[in-house]
Amino acid sequence: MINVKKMCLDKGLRMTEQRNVIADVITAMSVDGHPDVNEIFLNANEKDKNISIATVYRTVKLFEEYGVIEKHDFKDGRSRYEVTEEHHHDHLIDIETGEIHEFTNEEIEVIQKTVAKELGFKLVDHRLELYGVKIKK
Amino acid sequence: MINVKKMCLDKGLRMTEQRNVIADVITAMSVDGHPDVNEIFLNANEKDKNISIATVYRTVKLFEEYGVIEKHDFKDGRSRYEVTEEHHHDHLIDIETGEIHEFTNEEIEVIQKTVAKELGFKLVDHRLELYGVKIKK
DNA sequence: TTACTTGCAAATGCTTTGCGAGCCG
DNA sequence: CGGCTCGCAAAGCATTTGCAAGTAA
Repeated sequence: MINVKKMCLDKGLRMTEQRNVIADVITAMSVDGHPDVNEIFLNANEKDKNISIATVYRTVKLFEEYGVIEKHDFKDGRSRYEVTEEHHHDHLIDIETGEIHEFTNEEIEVIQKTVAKELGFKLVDHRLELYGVKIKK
Repeated sequence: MINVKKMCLDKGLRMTEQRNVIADVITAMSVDGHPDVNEIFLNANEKDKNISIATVYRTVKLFEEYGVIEKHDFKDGRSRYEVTEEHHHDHLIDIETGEIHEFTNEEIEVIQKTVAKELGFKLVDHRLELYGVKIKK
């Protein structure tokens, strides 16, 4: 099971009280979501009034640099985070509710590499987001 | 040939002196690039000292709403624009130079629709960006 | 004429940072 | 102890907006 605190320790990160709280909050919120900084701050600050939003910003940046979490900039203007998983996946965003669904498609991954190569590039990163509306029936 | 000013007239947009200048600047810059607001402003202001950056912001937003240009938020933090073309395409960004290349891949388009459908969604928009480094040989 | 536009400067919203105080190892 | 962290408030950046004056149709 995913545990941000444990991942941080494994990476040798110095864990302060604030970082522990923030790690736990991200772990909990990631079960079913892609929280933004403010959402993380609200939850963390509730557990520990001593946590400022500046620290949340500094901490998610740190966690990201250490590969513990990943940052996504969807079209809603703020950055959202999720715990790094073993397997890569992309996202489909419900434009009416903001709900984020994950999916993987090996076929697309392969084509992307091919496309890049044909243009004379080595693929180092990519961004694939689908935006849709729920089909009612 | 692409001409933003003409596209605006076709859409029935009221064309002021500023909008004409900005339209021309975008037309010229789009030949080989994806300019951001500041770049557009610099060029427009050179032609007409009376153009403020606020007007450029308001104008690109207007042009975008009318479907004349398209906005892209690549990973460099500011919005970039390009003239709307008949056929959709995606982008590959050289992470070392910032150069932007365009490509189309019908196969990926089809798979995206399929993926969305499988998740119970109708695809209304998508974002596909490849980030790579030039292959040296 | 008259609603739409503009320049300017102030205001946003998200994110970063300088600084002195505090904490982890 | 000594460097890494923190909270706070101020600063940054790209972008938006209120307002009074100007302009296209």
